[in-house]
Amino acid sequence: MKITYKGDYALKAILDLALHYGSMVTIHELADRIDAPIKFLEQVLLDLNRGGFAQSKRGKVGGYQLAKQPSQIKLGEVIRYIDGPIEPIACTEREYTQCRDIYRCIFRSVWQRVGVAISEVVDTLTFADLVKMQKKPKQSLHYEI
Amino acid sequence: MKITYKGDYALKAILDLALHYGSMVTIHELADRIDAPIKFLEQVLLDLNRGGFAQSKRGKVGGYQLAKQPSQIKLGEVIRYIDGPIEPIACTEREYTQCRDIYRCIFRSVWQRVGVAISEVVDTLTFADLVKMQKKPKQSLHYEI
DNA sequence: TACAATCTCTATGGATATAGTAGAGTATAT
DNA sequence: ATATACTCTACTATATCCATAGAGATTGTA
Repeated sequence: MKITYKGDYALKAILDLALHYGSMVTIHELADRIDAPIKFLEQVLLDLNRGGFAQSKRGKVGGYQLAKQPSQIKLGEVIRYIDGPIEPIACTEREYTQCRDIYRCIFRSVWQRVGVAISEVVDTLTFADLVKMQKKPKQSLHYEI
Repeated sequence: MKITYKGDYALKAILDLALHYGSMVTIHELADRIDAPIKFLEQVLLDLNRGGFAQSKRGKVGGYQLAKQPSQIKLGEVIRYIDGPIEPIACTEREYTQCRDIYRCIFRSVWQRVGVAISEVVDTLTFADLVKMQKKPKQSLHYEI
């Protein structure tokens, strides 16, 4: 998994739309709040429309809004849609099942475990959770190893 | 995190050296068993030397061997050394702490959670574990979601 | 000593992805 | 009408990845 800037902007855009759920947000406001180049952000939003995450309206009072409730959008969905599979690939590319080398199965099981571990984070968090976290910063995600 | 081919080859090379712990392995044998271009693999092995994972010997009976015991090498160490940080970066690059946008803290905590989740897989597995798995394929990593 | 096998090191190149820019077009409220 | 907003396609610069090439250094052995 690698989160590109495109993915990063996409996630922040959706969080912003979630925080303003119910009203229209223009791309100017969005670009300003998430600090993204506006022309690049246009493409991201276009993708989010096509992915069924956002809805747009043109014209004078146009803008973007979420196409679903924040609680219905998982982080993982957006990440996968924008930046591709969550697993640390490199091997699936070459049709891993056809690999000549003899250690393929071992590492496949490792990457699968990693994939599950990542999924347990990004597929259990919705944007409704992030909204809560944003509003109550004390309830942020804490961790002790 | 993204595992490149370089990282993939590195991991498989070390596993091979672990399976042949105690004897020298030439780069030809290695390239053959892990199905990697030999000249590319040379660079990888060079890096593994510099990283303290492998030791080389030149000349007629030369080759490579592990610089530590298989149980002393975690997957995570190798991954980080070859392919960089485990977290799904994209944000650390721009000095995330200095980010202008207002959602930085939220996503930072998410990426940290992801990093911890990945770490719990790759930093608890050593190459001794992989050797065991290779020899007893039934004890492979199983998972039900 | 000569030489063959091995690792070492630096440079270079092609392909692809990433991040961003540009500009013309379409829809809509006033 | 027109200003404002979204839509769509094309383009470019840069970096990274995945090698490939070739000359050099070390070591065992005939």
